[in-house]
Amino acid sequence: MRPKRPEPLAHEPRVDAQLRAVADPTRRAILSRLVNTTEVPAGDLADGFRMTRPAVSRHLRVLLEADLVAVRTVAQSRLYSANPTKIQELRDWFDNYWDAALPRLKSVIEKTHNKDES
Amino acid sequence: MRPKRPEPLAHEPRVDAQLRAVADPTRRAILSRLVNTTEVPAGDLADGFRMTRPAVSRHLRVLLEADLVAVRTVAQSRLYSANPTKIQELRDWFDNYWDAALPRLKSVIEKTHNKDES
DNA sequence: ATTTTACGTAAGATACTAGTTAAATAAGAC
DNA sequence: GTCTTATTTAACTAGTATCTTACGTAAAAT
Repeated sequence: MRPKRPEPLAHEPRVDAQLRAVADPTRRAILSRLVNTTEVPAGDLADGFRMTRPAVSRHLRVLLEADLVAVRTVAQSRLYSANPTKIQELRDWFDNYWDAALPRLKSVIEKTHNKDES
Repeated sequence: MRPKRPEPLAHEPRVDAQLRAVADPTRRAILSRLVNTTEVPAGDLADGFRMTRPAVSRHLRVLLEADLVAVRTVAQSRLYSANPTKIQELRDWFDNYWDAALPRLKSVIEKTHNKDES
């Protein structure tokens, strides 16, 4: 039996993009705001940050491409909003991701909690 | 009232690092394996991938710095394992992150589900 | 002592990221 | 039609990420 050649990685580009998007503090701030309000024009969002509009615009594009937000054009304005369905999908994915390990994780956590704190 | 100057971003460098770590498919594969087994030597992990050992070693360092895994040196071997406590913390963070918005998200999701699919 | 085994670190190529300023687009207001 | 407003795209720079190959280190085996 030859040394088994590794299989290619299971790739989940959507999840990659979403997690990368959420890993950035600026984008998390944008998301937080969108998720707590309704539609917000790009300019209003940009005013909330210490960077130029084009920079914020790029972050918005990343969020869009990750499908975490949506846009709607009204006159000259671009109104951004959270994409609840996809956000929920991501939450579910994230939760499920670790589930295979949950029993083990849990037992180890209980053990450490009974002793002291990590 | 002057145009309110934006506040600096609330930064959570730990979470940033952890999410960035998990955003990479190679690192997710490593994590999956660690979380499902117990300790695994670096070499065994590397054999599972189509990249060189140093490359895997770097991924392991990223996971280490994110505190998602731990190492233990035994003879020449470096035995990696998942860090259940920190993983659980991340899960909790991720779940909480969206919670402020949950009611809104939920209602919108229900609405869209009653109609059709996104 | 030398060699082998199991790793990591260093150096370097290349590609992506995140920001900037300046130019382009596109709709409303005059 | 020209000007203004709202925003993205383009071109560029600086920094970071992810690979590779080559070298270094440290313990075990001989």
